[in-house]
Amino acid sequence: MARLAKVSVSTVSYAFSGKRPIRPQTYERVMNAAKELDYAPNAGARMMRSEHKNIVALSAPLRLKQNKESYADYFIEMARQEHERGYDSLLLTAENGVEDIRRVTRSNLADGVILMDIVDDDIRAAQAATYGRPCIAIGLPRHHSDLACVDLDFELMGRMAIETLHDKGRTSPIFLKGPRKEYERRSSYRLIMRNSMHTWAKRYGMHLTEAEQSTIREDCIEQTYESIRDRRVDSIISEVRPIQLLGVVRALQSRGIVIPDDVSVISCAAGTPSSSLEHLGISEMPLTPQPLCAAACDILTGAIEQGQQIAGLVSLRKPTFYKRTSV
Amino acid sequence: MARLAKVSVSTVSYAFSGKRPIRPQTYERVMNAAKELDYAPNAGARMMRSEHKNIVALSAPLRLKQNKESYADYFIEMARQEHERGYDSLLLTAENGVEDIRRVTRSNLADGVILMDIVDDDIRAAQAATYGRPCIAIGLPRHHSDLACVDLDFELMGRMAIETLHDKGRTSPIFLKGPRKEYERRSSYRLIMRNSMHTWAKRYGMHLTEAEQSTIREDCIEQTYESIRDRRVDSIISEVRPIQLLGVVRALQSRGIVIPDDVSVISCAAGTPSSSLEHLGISEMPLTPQPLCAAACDILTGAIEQGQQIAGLVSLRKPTFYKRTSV
DNA sequence: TTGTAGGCGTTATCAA
DNA sequence: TTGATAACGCCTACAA
Repeated sequence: MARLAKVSVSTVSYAFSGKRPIRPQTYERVMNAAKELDYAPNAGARMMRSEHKNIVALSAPLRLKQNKESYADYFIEMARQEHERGYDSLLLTAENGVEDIRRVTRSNLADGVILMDIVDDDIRAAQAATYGRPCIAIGLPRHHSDLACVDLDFELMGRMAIETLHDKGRTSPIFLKGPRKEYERRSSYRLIMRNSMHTWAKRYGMHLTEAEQSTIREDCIEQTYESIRDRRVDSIISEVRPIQLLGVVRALQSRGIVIPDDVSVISCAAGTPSSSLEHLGISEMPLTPQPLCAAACDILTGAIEQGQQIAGLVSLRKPTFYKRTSV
Repeated sequence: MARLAKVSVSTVSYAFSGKRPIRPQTYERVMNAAKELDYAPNAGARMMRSEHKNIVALSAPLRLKQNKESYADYFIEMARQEHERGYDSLLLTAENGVEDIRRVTRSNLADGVILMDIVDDDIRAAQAATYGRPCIAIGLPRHHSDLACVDLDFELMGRMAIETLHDKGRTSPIFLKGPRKEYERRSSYRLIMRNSMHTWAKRYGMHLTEAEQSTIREDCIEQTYESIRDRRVDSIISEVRPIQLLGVVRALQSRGIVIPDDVSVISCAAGTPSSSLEHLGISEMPLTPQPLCAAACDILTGAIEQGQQIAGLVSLRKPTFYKRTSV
């Protein structure tokens, strides 16, 4: 390579890194030779020399098959964002995330770590201090003193949902819960939001009931209908997928229930704002990956590139409330 | 490190790589010292020396937001399989996949390339010869002379669906098409299966019609019902998501349509065999990631580790047909 | 503006 | 069974 361009190796190096001025014609010669030989600097050698590997580890353990769809959005978005900032993403899907993360950080393969699909007692978060690299979680695990956390403020989301209904004079909301398995594995954000709703409902003297996801199926939808008809329920807060909520709403409407006269509806579900929900005028606080991932990337790259200390940092973002006719 | 264990650097190296026999007590000393210093071999230096990086590039360009869920399954499964074989996966999501792939292969970061979400005229496949590394696609693009391809045999799947209906004396199937956008971007496998169905329907003298996905919505489901009632349609081949197909089936049943007496139903959709479909007795040929990904990994690791030539190889797998009461 | 040389951590070769 | 040493390709301080 250096021979072909008739320059020294250092000239080649500087031509690529731009860390010292090069005469235009020399630069030209180098780049032509590079093109000719299909040359690219060797990643391994480069990594050995420089502190920056431009690789981050994306830890998304496969806890639960059913959950894949929702957090796939997150790590695709995460990879996109990291790429924009010049980083490649190493996908770690092992069940036991900790060992894998240690392997890639301690061997100096990855500059930083991103944890996704956080559970309440997340072991990957608890072990963050042992990675020797900055670490950030999308979510808020119980132990978070050794890493940064970015998440929607689900505490606030629960409160906003309850307060909005309270302001409209509603007293008896029902909470359409997401998959039971999500609660069994103690999905962090779901627990936080559910607790918050109960706390605030109590404070406002409201009667909050819950419906398991299975009861949303057609055969059981009757019960929900009757609760509303008999005025035992006057509002719905849903965390099931929009398409399922749509099924419920349509079923209720076909039985003569009117929104928001008979029942208010608020959706708090994964995914970008749903056009179907908007079409029906259903209010929603969507869980959109984009702003969260962008914030997480910014924080992590700051830690990697400027050496900022981020352990213990918690950044909770205010949910966006699309208020529509359903409340 | 070598000092602490009182051995030479080469002994440390061999202790970790296992490439030459080490006396147990020496090995012990090395590992204790490693634990003490929290030492792990430097990945960069390792990559520089050895031909194997144990990293593969996973190219999944974000062509279409709506499509994310279905192929997220694939690259999660892919990462899992590669991990089992000792490889990490580098997630490449850039819109223009080619440049990214070249970057990681030419810089000796990745040992091989896996292409996902293949379209008919896939440019990443067409450029595979320029990567300088073995490359494999999950799917069958038009140009595939420079890479290996693994896929379900969608040609055969279309044929099997048609022939099964023909064997049962059906003459007028309707094809419930997936998202229109998937066809607009020329998703490879959808085109193949659709063509195949038309070819074989023609051969058997059957009358195959098509329904756009939008017509599955409730407001248009009436038309489908009427077609069946009037005997203009006697069978359904669906490639929409199981949950949507369920909606259709229920709507038809509530209008008095009986399966399979009035209409046969076959589902050919992404995801593992659906328990809801099984429950209703609906036959299906599911598009499951696991066997495809395993086959692809085997071929790719064979190419990487044994230097097998895989360019031009095409491996089509026979679809699994779960025949139930719906046909 | 460009070249020379030393060192990064690992592995392969050769010697003990 | 283990040790010493020379590469690998890159970066950079220093020399020209």
